[in-house]
Amino acid sequence: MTSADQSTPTQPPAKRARRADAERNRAAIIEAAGVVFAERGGTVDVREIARRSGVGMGTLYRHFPTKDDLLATVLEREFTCWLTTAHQAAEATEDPWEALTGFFEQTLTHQARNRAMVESYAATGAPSRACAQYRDAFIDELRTRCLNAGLLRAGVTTADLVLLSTSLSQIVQATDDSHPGQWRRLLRISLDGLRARNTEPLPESGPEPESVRHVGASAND
Amino acid sequence: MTSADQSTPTQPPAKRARRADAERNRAAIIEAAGVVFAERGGTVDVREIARRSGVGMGTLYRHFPTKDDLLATVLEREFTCWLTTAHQAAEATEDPWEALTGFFEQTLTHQARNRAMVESYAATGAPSRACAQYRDAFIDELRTRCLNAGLLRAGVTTADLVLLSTSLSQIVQATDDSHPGQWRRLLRISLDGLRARNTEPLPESGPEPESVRHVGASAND
Amino acid sequence: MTSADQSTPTQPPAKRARRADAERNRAAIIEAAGVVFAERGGTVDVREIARRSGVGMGTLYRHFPTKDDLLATVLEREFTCWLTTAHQAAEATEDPWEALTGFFEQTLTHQARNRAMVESYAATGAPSRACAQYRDAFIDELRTRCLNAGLLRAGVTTADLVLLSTSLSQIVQATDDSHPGQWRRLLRISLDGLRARNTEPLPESGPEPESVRHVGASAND
Amino acid sequence: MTSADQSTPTQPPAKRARRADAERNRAAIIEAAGVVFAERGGTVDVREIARRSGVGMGTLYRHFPTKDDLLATVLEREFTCWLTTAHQAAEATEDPWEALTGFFEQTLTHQARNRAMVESYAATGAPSRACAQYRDAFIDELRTRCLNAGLLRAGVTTADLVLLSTSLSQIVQATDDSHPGQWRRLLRISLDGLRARNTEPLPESGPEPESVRHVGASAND
DNA sequence: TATGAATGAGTGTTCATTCAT
DNA sequence: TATGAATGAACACTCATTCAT
Repeated sequence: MTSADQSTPTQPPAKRARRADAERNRAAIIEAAGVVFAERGGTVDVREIARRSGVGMGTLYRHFPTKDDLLATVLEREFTCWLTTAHQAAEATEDPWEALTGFFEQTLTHQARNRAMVESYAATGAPSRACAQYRDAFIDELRTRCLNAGLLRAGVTTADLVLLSTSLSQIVQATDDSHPGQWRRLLRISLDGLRARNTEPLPESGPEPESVRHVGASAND
Repeated sequence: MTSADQSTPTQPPAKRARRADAERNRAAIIEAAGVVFAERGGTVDVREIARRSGVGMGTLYRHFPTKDDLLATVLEREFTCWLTTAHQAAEATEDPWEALTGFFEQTLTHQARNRAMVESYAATGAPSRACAQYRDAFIDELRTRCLNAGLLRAGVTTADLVLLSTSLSQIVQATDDSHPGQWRRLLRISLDGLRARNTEPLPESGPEPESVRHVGASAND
Repeated sequence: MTSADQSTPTQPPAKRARRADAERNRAAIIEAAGVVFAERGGTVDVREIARRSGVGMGTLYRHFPTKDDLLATVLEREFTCWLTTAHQAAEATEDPWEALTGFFEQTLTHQARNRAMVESYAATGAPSRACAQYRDAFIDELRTRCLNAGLLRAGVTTADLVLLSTSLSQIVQATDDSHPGQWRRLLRISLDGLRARNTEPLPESGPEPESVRHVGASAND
Repeated sequence: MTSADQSTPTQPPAKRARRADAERNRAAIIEAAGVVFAERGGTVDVREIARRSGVGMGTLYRHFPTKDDLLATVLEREFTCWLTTAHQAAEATEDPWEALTGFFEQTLTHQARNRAMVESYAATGAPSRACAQYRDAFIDELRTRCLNAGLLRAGVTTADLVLLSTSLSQIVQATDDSHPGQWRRLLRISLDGLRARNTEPLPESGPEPESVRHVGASAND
């Protein structure tokens, strides 16, 4: 039941055409789904996606055996794309603290409008375990840079920063229509709480239980 | 199938007969709905609630003309009950800052497991406008106390604090199963950012647009 | 299952009071049901009737084991009452033709506003077999008077007149709101078709089938 | 459970595949709905129609977004089909009066068994405004022909004739099972009342009120 | 006996997924 | 392979009737 790849090596010319077509379809679906999921969240009717993709239901389900598979694929893509951009931006920034705050700014400005994405933060922390790892690694970089520069509060973990970003994303999602820009105040407050001048130790988080969902960084420091 | 009688079997066989039984049913429904909504969110099948209440569909709909009415009732109740407790706790606390942090602690410890409640935070900020006002008033009290005591950062609004509490609730909801207690670190960070020692001015939030949902306190310097 | 009459001869004073109360209730129910059925037809919620009667569902169902029983009772009453009035009016009228037309006028003016009544015409021709017989007898009287006076078309049966009255009732029901008074034109047309000057014989109606509902006069003359 | 294939198995395996099958399903639904609505009226369970069509609920709702849409479609179809036939029959008839009576005959013979159709007469006069207009135009033709030939009573309006036909339909519906053919007598009586030899003027109908439902022709002397 | 709360099968409708073409 | 029609288990809600009090 996974994306059918049993390679029947007949009709090589048609084959290639098919492939290209299929690829184009796949792209169209992902594109449309991205828009629709972002606008209306993960509960939209699959038909809406099929319609906007210009493909039939069968084609959609050929590429993605399940609505959830499609959603996951779309989110992973967008997540990755966004992270890559963020990564580049961070590397181009001299000042570690500026890199950190820039990351938050960019995240909240661009990602937080995506309803499905924010839903996935609330549900599992990230679209997938791989996404979570990629993000955690990146955020850990930012964290380390700040820490080494003596700018970041002692004891702040990657998990803390991840959580902060998802939390602020949800705020943006909930308030940006009615109170645009208000989230910037909370971002500022949180970042100020992260500054090295805060010397009180942070509380230990409890031990991690058995069954863990891919919620991201567990504990590093 | 009759109304779960595992409670106080001490009361006399009732003088105002039906009223008592009906009230018991109503209570059973609210109780069951509370549990079910908390566990599975606002989208659960009404039948599930009926089943868990030990009543038929008709009874449920006699007491609550709509699923949404039931949900609203349940949430308002829980919200109010929680706020009352929080209010009392705050009044019993000398130190203003401790009162503020205590409020956050209690909120996140007790409310945040409730899926439907957190959904309502994400959707409209509170179960109802009345709830929002009650909460805003209370939080404003906490804020003023801290401000007067010179403990709270200048420029922090009630809306900021409301937003912080709802957003941290969502975080608790999302992470407390897998990383119990981790939210306490985020709370600490945010609270430290709220301390008076942070003297940088907070950014102005943009102008409020036309149609505002009842998302809570708007702005009160 | 019929209106409980098993005479337990205990407590004679209370008994009488009960009786009176019960009778009052029964009357209230019939009264309210009459109004409600007339206004909204036979499909109204029984609760509406109970509410307007000021009695509980149990009481209602004690007096009338079924919604249909209540409907039948109400309709029979109204039907009988109406027929009695019509009877008296007819007896007070010298001219046979005037008596006949007066009957139609009165019927259409007063009965045809009753939704449930007209529904019952459409369904079974009359609220009950007894009603049908009463009406048929009365109409037959009118018919005979006209016939004897040489005013009525030869061959017109009681059944014809009955059918005409139910048909015109339905017209009133359907049009009196939007085109008040239009039914009078059709009444006039039909009555003119009933005049003795129409000498063409009427078609024979086919043989009556096995299972006959109480639709009224079968064939006379 | 697949679409009842007891019909023409002669057509080639279809070139425009799905369309044909879907059309067959649509037809099956309309067919089944026609039967069921005619037998049991507009209140039948949609599931019954689905069952009798041999399709699932989803298919039914794919073709008709609402039960009412289905009902409307079915009734409009039957109404139109009947009117077309009636139209042709009328055009093929020399004698204007015969055309008029033939129309009534045909109407009452074919349409009046249809419970849903007659319900729609009682409710709004016709399945739709368009249907009503078509019918009114046609009846007006018949009326004019008769009038010009000096056969129709002066002052008879199209609305009068429309009303007569719908009301007689209801009569047929109510009595044809128990007293088949009796309606023909009533029809004859009414038609005789419509003859030109009736010279008494018809009563004016009152002024038309504000909100009129599509009950058919309004007034055309 | 009167009350009105409780019952639960039934209603119109939706939507993720399958499958014939 | 692409299509979109078909599926049917859910869903929220109603209402004639019963039954505990």
